[in-house]
Amino acid sequence: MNDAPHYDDSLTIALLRAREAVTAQFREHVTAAGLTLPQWRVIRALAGGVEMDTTTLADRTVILPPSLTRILRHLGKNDLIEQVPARDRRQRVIRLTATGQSLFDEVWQVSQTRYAAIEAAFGEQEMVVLVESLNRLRRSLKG
Amino acid sequence: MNDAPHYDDSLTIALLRAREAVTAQFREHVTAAGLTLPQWRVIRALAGGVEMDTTTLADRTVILPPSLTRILRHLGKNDLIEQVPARDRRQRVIRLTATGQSLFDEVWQVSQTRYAAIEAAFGEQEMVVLVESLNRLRRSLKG
DNA sequence: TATTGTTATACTCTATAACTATA
DNA sequence: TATAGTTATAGAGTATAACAATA
Repeated sequence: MNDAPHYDDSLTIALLRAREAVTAQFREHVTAAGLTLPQWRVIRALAGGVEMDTTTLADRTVILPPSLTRILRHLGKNDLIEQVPARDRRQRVIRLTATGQSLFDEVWQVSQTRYAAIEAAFGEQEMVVLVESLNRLRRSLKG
Repeated sequence: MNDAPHYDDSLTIALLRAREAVTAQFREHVTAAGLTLPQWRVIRALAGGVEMDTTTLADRTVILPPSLTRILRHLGKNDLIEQVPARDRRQRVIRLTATGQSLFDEVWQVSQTRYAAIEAAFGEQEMVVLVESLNRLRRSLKG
């Protein structure tokens, strides 16, 4: 035998499985809107008139720069995002188009009901505690 | 404005970021051993003489069957896993070779120090609570 | 007839390195 | 020289369908 913690107790596996279970709640209606989940994260990060450079956007959406480049090309082709002139001409500053904001509003409405269902099943207070714990874990590893 | 929860408070984003931060602790030494993280999950699931069919293995490692087929082909080519004759001849039952177990032992030694470091930074008790909470979340969404 | 697993297909994401353009 | 972003490449994830072999 070895002294590995029982596989189910592994933090990495627990994170993977939890993420799988949670994203499953959103995949269907996001896909139905013609978006992948990473594409949806980008749109969500820009919702409400936010303008953002791609480095910040990559960090906020947890998408690596090469993926983000492709995603932005795709979203731009579908007229969901547009580029804003930036002072620093190395930067690419992005915002939603009116079409993009409309799509956000539509998908977000369904997402809210899904969030509510997760909170109902898991517990509202437990959810707050869990998100805080996850963010604390991340900070303790990065700092 | 919209009534989206603040982006940082989102469960999906918190899960993604936490997973990113945790896997970053393991990626370097697993990669140095010539393995990807999914390949490592497979080897870890089989460590200690475990024999497992691919359906169970796919579930335990959170890898979809088509991906697992590819990964097993790769690991087999590198002589890290081998097939075991099974009663039900539809099943493909897998175990580690001696080479595979050696590689596990080597990588696992480093992984243990990484786990210990995470526990030290985040708190041993908090870690137990977090893993329990993640597993409870998953069960509440699946059941 | 149902189940196990593989193959096929298409597209996307993940990750790293090398590169271009601007500062 | 440093930074922002893109391109290139390989492995892996996502999803569905079709298929062979076995039960």
